[in-house]
Amino acid sequence: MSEENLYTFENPEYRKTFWHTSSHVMAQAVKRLWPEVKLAIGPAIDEGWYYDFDAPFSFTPEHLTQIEGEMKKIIKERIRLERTEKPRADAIAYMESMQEPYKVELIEDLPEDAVISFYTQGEFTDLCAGPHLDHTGRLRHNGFKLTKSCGAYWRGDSSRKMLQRIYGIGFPTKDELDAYLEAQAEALKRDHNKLGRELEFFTTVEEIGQGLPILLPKGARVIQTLQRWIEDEEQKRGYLLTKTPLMAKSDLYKISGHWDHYLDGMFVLGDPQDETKECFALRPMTCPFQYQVYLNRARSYRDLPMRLGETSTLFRNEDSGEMHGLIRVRQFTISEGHLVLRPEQLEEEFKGCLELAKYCLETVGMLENCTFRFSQWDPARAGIKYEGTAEQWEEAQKVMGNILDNLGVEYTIGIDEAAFYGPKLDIQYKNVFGKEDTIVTIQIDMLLAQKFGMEYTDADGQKKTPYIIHRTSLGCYERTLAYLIERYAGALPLWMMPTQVMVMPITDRAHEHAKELAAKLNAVNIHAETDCRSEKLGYKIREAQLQKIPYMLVIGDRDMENGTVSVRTRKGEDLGAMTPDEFTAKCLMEIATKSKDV
RNA sequence: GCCGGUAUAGCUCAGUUGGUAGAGCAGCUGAUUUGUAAUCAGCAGGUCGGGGGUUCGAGUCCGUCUACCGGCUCCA
Repeated sequence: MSEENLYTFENPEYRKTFWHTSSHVMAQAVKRLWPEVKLAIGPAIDEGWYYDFDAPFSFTPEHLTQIEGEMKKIIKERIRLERTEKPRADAIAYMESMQEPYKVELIEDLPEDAVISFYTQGEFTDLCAGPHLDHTGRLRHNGFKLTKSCGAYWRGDSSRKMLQRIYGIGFPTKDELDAYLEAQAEALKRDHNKLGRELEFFTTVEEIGQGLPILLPKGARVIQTLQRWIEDEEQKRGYLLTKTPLMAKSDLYKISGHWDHYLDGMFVLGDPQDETKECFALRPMTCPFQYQVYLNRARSYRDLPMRLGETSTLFRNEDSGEMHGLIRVRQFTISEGHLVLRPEQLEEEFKGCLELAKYCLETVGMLENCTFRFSQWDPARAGIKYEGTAEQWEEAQKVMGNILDNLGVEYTIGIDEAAFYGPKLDIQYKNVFGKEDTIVTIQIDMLLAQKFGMEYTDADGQKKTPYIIHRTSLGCYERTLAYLIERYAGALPLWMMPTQVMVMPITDRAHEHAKELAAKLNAVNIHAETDCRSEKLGYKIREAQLQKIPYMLVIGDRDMENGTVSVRTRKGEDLGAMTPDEFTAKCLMEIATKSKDV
C-alpha cells in the first residue's frame, strides 16, 4: 500500500478506523439524546460497526432516525479526537464517576500491565484502544446509515444481561452508501427463504412446526437429483451404501456419549428419567448406527479402509429462535459417511474425503465461496464439552494439522469449534449476505471406536483399534438447496432443474405434436412439460421465464412443416430452429457434463 | 432460550378517529388460435394466524399461544 493510498477507504485498516470512529460518533449521539443510557462496547466489524448500549427502552426505527440526525450534527461540528492514557486505578475511578459500570468491568478485566487509553471528542470520552480518525468531520454526514437494532448479550454470554445493539454502515460518499444499500436490496431478492417459497421449492406450515419445512415437488426433485449423483459418486470411490434406523434406544447414545453431551438436542420418545421403561430417541447423527455395520463381524486389516456412506436423515431439537428457512432446520438429510482406518491410512483417506468434498462443491458451483476452518478444542473445557485426554487431543490435532499442511490447504483456526470426540476441518460457505455456515465437515475421531469396541486384527495377529473419519461430501441437502437458490437466483444449472424444458405449442394444431415431443424427451430423462393452455406465446414465454425454465421449445405450423422446434433459452437467447434430435443431443450432453453455463 | 418486529384471499398489498372486509395477480368458466416476457369477459375465493379479554360493537385496543422475519446465544 503506497503512502498516498494509506488514508483511503481502499485500505482495510483505514476502513476499520473510519467505522470505529463512526461507532464513537453514534455513541456520542446516543449519550447526548439519552444521558441515562450506559455504554458497553462498539467495535468496527467486517461491514460497518455496532455499539451495544444498556438502555431502559428498546430502540425503534424512529429512535435510529433521531440518532442519525444527532450524528450528522456531530460530523458537521468537526470535533477533534484526542487520545489520553490513565493508570488503572484512575481509569476505574473515572468510569465509576461517569457511571459506566460496563466500562469499569472491561477495565478490571484488562491485564495488570495493560496501557489503558481513552479517546475524547468534545464532551464525550470512551475507553478505547483506537486508533481513530483525527476529527469527526472526516465522516460524511449523508454517507452513513443505521441499519438495524436488536438485542445482544453483554460479553456474548447468554447468562448475562441482554443489551441493545445498533448496527451502522458508512462510506466516504453518499454514492458509495447508495451503491451498498442497492447491493443489499439485490441480495435480498436472492434470499432463498423468499425465492425458494415463491418458486415453490419449499414451504412451511404452522401445524407441522418450526424447522420442519415441506419440500414441494420442485425442491424434492432437485434434492433427489443431488442425492442420486452423490450416492453414485461415492460408490465409484469405494463407498459401501448403508441404510440404518432413524431412532434407537437410549442405550446406543449412552455408549457414544451423545446421551451425556447432547440430550437437550435430541427428540426423546419416552421418559429419560424412568429407568424401568424403554426410552428411544430420534438420531441426531449417524455415527453409532453406522458403526454397527463394522461391528457386524470380526474385521481384519484387509477390510480397511472401510468407507461407509449413507443418505441420512437426522433430527436435532434446535432452540426455537435458531430456525431459518432451509438453512437451519430440525429435520434434515446429509450425505454422511464414516471411514474406518488403520492409522497409516489416515492421511490418504483424509485427502480422498477432501477431494470428494471439493469435487462436489465445485460441480454445483459453490467452491469459490468456501473457506476452510480447522476446528480445534478448547483445553479449558476439557471434560465438560470434550471427551478424551489432552494427549489424545494434541495427537489428533497434530495429525490433522500435518495433513492440512501437507495438502497445502489454506485454513483459519477455530478454537472451541471441535466435536466432542475430535477436531474437524469445516468447509464454510459464505452466502449472498456475507453470512457463513458450515456446508461440509471432515472430522478425525480417535475416541468412539474404542467406546464401541471396534477393532481389527492386524497382520501381526494383534487386535488393534482403528481410527475413524466422520465426513460429509455435499453436506446437508436442505442447506445446499438454499445456497444453490441464492447462488443462481433460482435459475439452477440445467442438470439439476426440476423442469428442464417447456414445450409450447402456438396453436391447438400443434398440441399433439408438443405432447409427443415432451414424452420423447422424458423417455431419455430430460424433464419436459407442455404448456397447452390457449394463451398467446408471449404469455407462455413470460411464465416459463419467471419459472427460470432453461429451455423453451416453441412449436407452430412452420416447425411442424419443417420438422423442427424453435429453441429459446431462459437467458433470452433465440437459438433458432433445430430438429428434435439435435436438441435432445445438445441437452443430454449439457446434463451429462453438469454444465454450470446452462 | 433471549431482545425486537410482523401476521388481512394461493401471492403482493389497501382497509380513515373501533361501526362485522377491498384491489391487482394467480385460480375456475367462456370467448379468442395466437411466433418469443402479461388477449378479453364473467365467476368464485377471507371466522382478518389461534384462544381469550376490554367494548353496545374489535381486522383495528390489551394480554396470551403459534408461525414467520432481523439479531444475540447455540449449532455435537
